Amino acid sequence: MDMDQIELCVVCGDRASGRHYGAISCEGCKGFFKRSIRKQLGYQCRGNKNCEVTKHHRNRCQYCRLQKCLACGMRSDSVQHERKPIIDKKEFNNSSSNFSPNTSINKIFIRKDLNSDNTSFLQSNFNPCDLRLQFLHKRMANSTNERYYSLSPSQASNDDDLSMDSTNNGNGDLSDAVTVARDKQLISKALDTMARVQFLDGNDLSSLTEDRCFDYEGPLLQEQHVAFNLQIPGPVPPYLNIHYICESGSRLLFLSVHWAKNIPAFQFLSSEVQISLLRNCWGELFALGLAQCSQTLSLTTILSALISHLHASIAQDKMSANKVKQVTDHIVKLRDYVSTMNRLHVDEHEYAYLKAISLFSPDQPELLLRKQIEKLQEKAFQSLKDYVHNSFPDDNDRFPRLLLRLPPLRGLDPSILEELFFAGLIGQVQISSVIPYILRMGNGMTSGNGNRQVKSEQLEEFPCK
Amino acid sequence: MDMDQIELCVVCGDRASGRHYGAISCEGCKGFFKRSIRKQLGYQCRGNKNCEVTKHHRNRCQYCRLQKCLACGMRSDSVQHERKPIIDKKEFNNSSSNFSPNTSINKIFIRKDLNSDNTSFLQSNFNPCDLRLQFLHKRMANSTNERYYSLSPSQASNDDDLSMDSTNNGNGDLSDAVTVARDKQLISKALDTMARVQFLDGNDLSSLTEDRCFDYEGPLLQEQHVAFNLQIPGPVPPYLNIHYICESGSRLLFLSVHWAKNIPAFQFLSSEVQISLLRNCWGELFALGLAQCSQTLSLTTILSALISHLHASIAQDKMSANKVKQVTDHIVKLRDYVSTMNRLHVDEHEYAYLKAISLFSPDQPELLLRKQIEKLQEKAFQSLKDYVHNSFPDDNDRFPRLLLRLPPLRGLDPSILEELFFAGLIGQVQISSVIPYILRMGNGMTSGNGNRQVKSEQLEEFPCK
DNA sequence: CGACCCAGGTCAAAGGTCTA
DNA sequence: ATAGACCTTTGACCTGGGTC
Repeated sequence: MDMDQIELCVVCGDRASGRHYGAISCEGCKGFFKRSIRKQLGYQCRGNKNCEVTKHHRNRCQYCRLQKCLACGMRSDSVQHERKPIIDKKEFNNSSSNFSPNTSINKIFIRKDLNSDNTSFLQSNFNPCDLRLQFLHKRMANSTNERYYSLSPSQASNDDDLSMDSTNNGNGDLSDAVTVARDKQLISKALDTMARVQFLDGNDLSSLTEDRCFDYEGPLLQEQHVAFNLQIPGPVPPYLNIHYICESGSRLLFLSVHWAKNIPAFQFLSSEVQISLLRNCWGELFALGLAQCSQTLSLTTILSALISHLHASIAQDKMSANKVKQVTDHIVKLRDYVSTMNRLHVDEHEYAYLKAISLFSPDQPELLLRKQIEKLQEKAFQSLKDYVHNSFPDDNDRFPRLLLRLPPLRGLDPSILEELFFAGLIGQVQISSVIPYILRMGNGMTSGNGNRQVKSEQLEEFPCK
Repeated sequence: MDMDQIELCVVCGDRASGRHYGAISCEGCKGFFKRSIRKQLGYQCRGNKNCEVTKHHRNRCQYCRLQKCLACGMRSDSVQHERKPIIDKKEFNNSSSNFSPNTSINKIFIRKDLNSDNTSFLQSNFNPCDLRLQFLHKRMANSTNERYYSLSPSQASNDDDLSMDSTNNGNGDLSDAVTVARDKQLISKALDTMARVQFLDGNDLSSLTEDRCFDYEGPLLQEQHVAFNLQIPGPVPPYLNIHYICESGSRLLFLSVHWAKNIPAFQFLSSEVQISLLRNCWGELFALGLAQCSQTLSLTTILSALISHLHASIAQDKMSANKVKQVTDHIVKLRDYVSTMNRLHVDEHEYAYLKAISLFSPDQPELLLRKQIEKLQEKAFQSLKDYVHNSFPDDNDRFPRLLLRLPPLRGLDPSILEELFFAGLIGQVQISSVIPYILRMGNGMTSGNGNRQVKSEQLEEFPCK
């Protein structure tokens, strides 16, 4: 009767004392989890990794207990740093003598990313005149800041993606402490992930979060979600400069994100899910956008310009040979991809559906609402199928041919796209970390997303110096 | 008064170390009580059950000591369970036979699994008993040699793929001169590529090499090309070791390559093209194979084993945080991929066609005969479509659903697959450089590729030491 | 304001190890 | 194998900042 009121620890079934680190749990599991995360070191299971974790047996196997904590939703990044070090002033001053806590990281990052002499082969001295670029610029500074300093739970959802790509290994400037903190966090995230692999069978993927799975009714895309009108920065200059490329790139990125944002089914998703979908697929949307707008953008010219910059970088020995190869390959892949799409004469409806399929991709590790996303993806390919059958009744193979244009998109490395299309003006960017901000922005920032009157408003609102 | 400051054991009068099991007592009585209760066994008094229990005599009679402990207020229910998991005794005895019974299990584990100090987190000291592994091993030595020393143009086509993945930065061993030479070659290849991008419009991709484009007639796959029978190394050991994983991995790899090699349309291609197709897609074939044979392979167990090795590596600080994240993500991706395929109940025909689509992928930069490959890919998806329509006439969405299982395959990084499934036994491998050799080999090396009698022959031919 | 939540912390009393 | 000195881990209970 009223006994049921007492909540039980989801880990071991003992009496819970509240929610700790994200899971209703008892004092024991709370303390155990905290100590485990703090000490960082892994445990070993001497059994089969399926030891029982109950009130009575919970101390038999630390490994399995920790795994279960994680599997039950305890988040290692909710464990804070030890508050112990009541270090005396002398020590403190020694250890951090160079950095005042408020300013240092910012400076380090700016120094590293924005006027570096190594990272980006596209670096130039242009001042971003376009608001979008300024925005990205600022966002980058802030978000890196946040990412490294804030360990508080309120920020946790934004800190999700700490993955530094293997291409930016430039930790050189970071203080050791910051690097170590980041690494610890990366590792503890990985441990979380592993725990889930161990305890949840792949077939139960959905079991955790699928409770509130609702269906979106009605057509996935309506006529107004098909248009994708990219405004280019101006007349194409006869000799392209980097500014033009980055400007176009950022317009395309913003347009793509806002295109997604306008889809009703997308709007139904929580912002957390929206963000993870877009982080996962922005590169694909971007490449599809490049193909779709290759005429408008004069993509051939852009690629040539990128190649001559690459040439220059090689001449100046600014890049490693491996990187040269990577970048070259990507340029070729992009070129080939775009030309294949052009030969297929993919129309804007088809592009829209392809983008939708790519957007609603359930193939990412920690996705919430996976079932729902799967359904949306099915709806997307259904719609594409119907559209193709109606519009090209004679070409039976068009539909599968279009679907087969999706795999090569995954072969494009987002970090190289960043390098090619964004780094030139605003330094090393991690698009995945600006996506939340772009999503939160009004649509005005995007030039012409299909509505007629947007353009003039936007010019008023965001004058370009 | 001040005498009371030192508390005495109420049982024997020795110096107490605190309250234990309900009575102020010394370490000795505490330990004795714990052992007595745990071991359940009764003691016998050889006297009159009134033996003196003092600091000096307490060890004379266990019976009376235990009685006094209880009489003084020690409570047997304060003694907890042993904090060790219950473990299969046979296993336990076997695995720890070399160690004194006191040695902690922890140490055994560390000694056995973790004693490597080099690159791969899976490295072990097993001697590859299987011929395939020895072969790979040797091949690696040779091929790396070749790759770094031969700069002659005649080798260039085989050395196409020099890309060192950003994950294997292990240039440590190379002398500077060799590194420089390799870099120069990489860069000049890249320059060539760029030149082609500049001079050929994407629409003329085919113009260079498509002169002798011939069509392959007849069905792409016949019944005998569908079977894919993986022989596993033996009964799955209850506790997986790295040897088992690598052994299985190499069998799967060989089987996949030979599967491709047996396809008539594939045989029509020049060996150069065969090699580049397989280099491009071996990871996808491998992953599809993992999914297809996940039961036989006990893939879940394999992944768990990989995870615990990863755990161990983390504990020993052997991997960078970024790598930990990469590897973890890959394990999750594999798990998810396989579980999705299982849920779809993909049958062996479908697997065969999916593999064919992946094999005949025209989406790679420097591919010769691209047109021809495109045609073969079309044939493959045609066949899949027909097969699905005939076999699952009610499920209209099965075909597109299957096609959508292809993009996530591209998200798997071959270098991580190498790390996971091959590095453990044979060190850092680049599968792409052994592929030519596997192709050149007879089929005998592959265990059971669909024919009944192969197995015994093979056992004769390649005895396993 | 004050109740509540959930971080952090403490330390008695469990546990375990390992040599004699 | 047992004893017991010595060390680690557990978890009940407490503090404090933040929020409603």
